[in-house]
Amino acid sequence: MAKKASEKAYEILRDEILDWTLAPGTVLGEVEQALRLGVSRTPLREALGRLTADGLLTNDLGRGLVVTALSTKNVEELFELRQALEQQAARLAAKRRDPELFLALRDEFVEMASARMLDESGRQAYYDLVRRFDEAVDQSIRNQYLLGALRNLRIHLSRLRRLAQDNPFRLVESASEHLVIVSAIADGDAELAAHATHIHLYKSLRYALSLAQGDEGSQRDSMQIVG
Amino acid sequence: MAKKASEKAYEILRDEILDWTLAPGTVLGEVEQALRLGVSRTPLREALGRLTADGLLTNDLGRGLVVTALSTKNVEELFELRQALEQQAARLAAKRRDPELFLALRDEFVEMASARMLDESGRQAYYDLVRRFDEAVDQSIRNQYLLGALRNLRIHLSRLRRLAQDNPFRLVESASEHLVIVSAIADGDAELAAHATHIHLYKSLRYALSLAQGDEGSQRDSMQIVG
DNA sequence: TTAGCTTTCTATGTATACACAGGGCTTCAA
DNA sequence: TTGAAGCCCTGTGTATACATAGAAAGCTAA
Repeated sequence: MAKKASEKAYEILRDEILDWTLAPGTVLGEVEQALRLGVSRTPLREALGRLTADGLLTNDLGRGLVVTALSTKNVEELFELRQALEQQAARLAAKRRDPELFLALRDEFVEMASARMLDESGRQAYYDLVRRFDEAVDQSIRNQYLLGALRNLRIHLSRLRRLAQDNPFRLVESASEHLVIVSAIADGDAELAAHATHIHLYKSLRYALSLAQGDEGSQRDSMQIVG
Repeated sequence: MAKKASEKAYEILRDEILDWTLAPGTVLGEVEQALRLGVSRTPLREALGRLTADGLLTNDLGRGLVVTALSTKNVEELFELRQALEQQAARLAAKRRDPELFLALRDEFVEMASARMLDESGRQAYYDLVRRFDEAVDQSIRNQYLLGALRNLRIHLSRLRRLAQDNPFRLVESASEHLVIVSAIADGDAELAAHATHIHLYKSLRYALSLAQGDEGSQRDSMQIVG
């Protein structure tokens, strides 16, 4: 048995919001969703409460709980927070890292920086590597508050995946940017790690916004690509 | 009418945790607290859920919901996050501020930097000024995500007030540090504002830790001063 | 006396019933 | 036909009853 109905409801709703099954602006009624997910209102309310705390729902007084939008402006704001958090994370990771761990990751990024991302399996390998790099940073910073802020940030960032489109050129570029970061952390160079992170995020944002720009014609009131 | 019982329960419990009425390590049972606060378990559970999301409670599996500790290590971690968030906030505020607003605040900090903090009313006036300065920054950054992270951070910081002890010398010093920050924001100098914030937080942390140090004898398992 | 099993108790998790408020729709009258 | 008033309906907020799991204590047997 999946222990808790509230947990199940939370995960389903969160995933549906993150993959745009529940589009921004969708109103979530309690009875309606409780019925749909097969749980009673009590655990569902807990799930809705957590999603609201996460910032995925907002309490538009009068309309009920609404899935939050992700406009271009939201993305820019998100990256302003991301710059602050990830630069600090890079600094702390550089100070407190296990050198072996990051040297191993560096070697993997060296491999990746070649043109291996032209096929699906290469891209999957890259995404997996980035995920393991993020986990290594998370472990290294040894700061529960920063870690919590990063986790919450990533919830919102994962809504952007819809936009990513797996452009191989961008991924190769991204790999070489990561290589600078991971090397700096391995070397214990906190300021280099922070600045390399700055660059990487700057370029990521430029890329994301260029996609959103090209997609303006098919927008409704958000960056959603299709509909 | 105080509309919602859950809101009332949340505010009472939050305030009790922040002013150390509920000490770190205290276990909060649902029935027990529902009885004490005169609400039923349903709204109380919502309050406990929010407090857990805030990081004021933790789910120590097996013991139930426990008020989180605030050790010296926690304070250092908190300030590492604070550095990241407030430096970014200072940068953005400098870019987007209403100059008039911050010039007016600067004049008030000039007044304060003299030795007016020797009596209680002077200190209250200073705390009020800092609060208005924080609000001005919050308004100026125009970033909901950063603002949310700052608000959550401040919940934890306010637990440190217990330590503050209103040292007039530190307050005068703090006022002159704020003066640099507010001037930089008024001038639109983002990097100066960030660096001045860095200095201010560095000194604040040093001061807080020196107090905690001096208090080590009366510690239990946290920085609580009395008991 | 001690170890292991069973029982019970207390806690959380869940379901559901009731309360109440706000909005929309219908109806009646001018 | 239109405006206003009242009623109903839908949704959230709250209370409470029931289910269940984990821990602690007691009982029995060796």
